[in-house]
Amino acid sequence: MGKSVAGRIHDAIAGLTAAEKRAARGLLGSYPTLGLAPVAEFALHAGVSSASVLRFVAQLGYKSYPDFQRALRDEMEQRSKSPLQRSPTGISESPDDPRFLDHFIAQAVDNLRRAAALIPASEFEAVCTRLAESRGTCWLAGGRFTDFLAGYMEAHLRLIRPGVRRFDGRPATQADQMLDVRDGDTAIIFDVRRYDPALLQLASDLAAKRVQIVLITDEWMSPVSRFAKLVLPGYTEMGRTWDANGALLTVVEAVLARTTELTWTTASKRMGAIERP
Amino acid sequence: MGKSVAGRIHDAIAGLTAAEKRAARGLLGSYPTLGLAPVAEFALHAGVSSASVLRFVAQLGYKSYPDFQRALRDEMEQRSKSPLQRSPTGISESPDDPRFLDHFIAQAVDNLRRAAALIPASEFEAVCTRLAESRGTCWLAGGRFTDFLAGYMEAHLRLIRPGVRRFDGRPATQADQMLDVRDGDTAIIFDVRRYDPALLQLASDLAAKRVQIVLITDEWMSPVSRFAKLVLPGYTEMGRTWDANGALLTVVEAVLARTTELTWTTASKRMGAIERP
DNA sequence: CCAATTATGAAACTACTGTTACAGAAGTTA
DNA sequence: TAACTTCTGTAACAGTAGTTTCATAATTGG
Repeated sequence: MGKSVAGRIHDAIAGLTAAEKRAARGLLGSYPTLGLAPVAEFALHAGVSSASVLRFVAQLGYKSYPDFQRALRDEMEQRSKSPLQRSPTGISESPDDPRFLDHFIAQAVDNLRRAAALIPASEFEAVCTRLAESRGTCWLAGGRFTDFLAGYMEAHLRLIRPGVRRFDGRPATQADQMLDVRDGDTAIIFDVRRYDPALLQLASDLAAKRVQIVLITDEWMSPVSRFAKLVLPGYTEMGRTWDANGALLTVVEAVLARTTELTWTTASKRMGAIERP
Repeated sequence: MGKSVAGRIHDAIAGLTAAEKRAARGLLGSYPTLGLAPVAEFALHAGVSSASVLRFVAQLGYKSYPDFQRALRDEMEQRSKSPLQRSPTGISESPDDPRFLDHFIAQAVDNLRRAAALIPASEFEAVCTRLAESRGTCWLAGGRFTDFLAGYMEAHLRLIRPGVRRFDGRPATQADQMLDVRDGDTAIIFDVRRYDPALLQLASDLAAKRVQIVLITDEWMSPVSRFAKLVLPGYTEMGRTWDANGALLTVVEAVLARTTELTWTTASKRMGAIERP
């Protein structure tokens, strides 16, 4: 069904007229940007009239120019998001690379750096302040592969502030838990790609109850961000079969460290009480 | 004058209203494609109204939406034209800004590098090969703050090989589980500072049953290393109140990635079977 | 808790873009 | 060269997208 735009051009180019070919050439020359411009600009750059561009697009089999542009955008989107169907076939580098670990860690370092760049200081600070204030209850929830992050954060948050609870995974018990949710509470939701619809629903319900939602997600932004007041994105892309949550954990740990700093006097007491026995 | 769009967002994000921030996050989430879509689509994806998207764009300093789109296209064009100008995402931040997060992440990066240096490639490779061979059962166990790592690894290992089990924390049930342990099995034990005596005991028992033990620990080396055949150390020192396990998680993820590569044909089948339903 | 202020989305508006019809140019064939 | 066919751009048209306004909702400050 959905052939790539560039593919269609190559299939169709033989049967195109002179002006249409120039349009094709122009598009291939600066692909795909030119196709995302208005028709007039496309035409100008390719040295043909708008009408010819339109005919060219029609030849490719698109119903309309906007239709064609949508195809281009979808293609771009898929390129950058491409779930896990990027098989290790692309790993043609020396198969027994003794530096696999080095390579992997270099990428992890990259992800950390990008996460640092992606997170505005104000946002980070706001999250930590919020947690340090210890207002209301702090709820946590995670998805299939991020639940461990929620658990980790829960265990540590317990040491620095009271009123920390985690949402049980089972929907049945969630309803009960929801009864304890109060206006002004805080919720920390973890959601990364293959975003969990259940979490979206949870976020929606929490938002309805006026809970302030903190979202910790990946670079592609969970849809939960719609309901989130604060968002901390990390980078998980590893260019291989699986994404990596190392950067997310580091972000979590940074939040914990900073929050501890902010509430030091309170937290040290709690830690003393919990650690000793 | 000609600042990058992403750069402008970071500059402006602090002063944006809630809806405008959602628009910003949406765009960052699927950058730059969403910005190339019509306003209505942008708005829908970001969960705000068209008007808010327009206001957001105006906040960034663009005269109109088409103007903003042109900037995005120009940016893309320039990126693809200059092949070497890849990495800088316009991040050249102010150097005098002593952000807590930056500092923290710099240290995390340091830890990763040290871990990479500390782990011999042969050791790493041996662990992955061992796991990929799928001989016997693979057991996992962790301590108080590393149990989540064991859980994370368990969840992912399940996708690539059969026979993965985790030791329940309670000593009572551990005795039962020990009955299932066989000669030639593999055990992965996580143990970091404030080393858990229970884990040491467990390791001793497992060693007596001729289980091959893989230890994942910190730079100070858990005493479990006495019984371990293979050891993967990470760095956890953060110079503050708490240690950070980010480097350990990354090591775990590296192991998972490499093991997946080694068993790709088998693993892909398993993943397909598990993911679908 | 109420008033003032600000933010937000629905809907009306307008401007521009994509579309189409048509006339003339270019190329083909007799 | 003349008649015919095919291609191409201009210009008018139609429709959709961007913009603006305004009433209402949400915050903020008193």
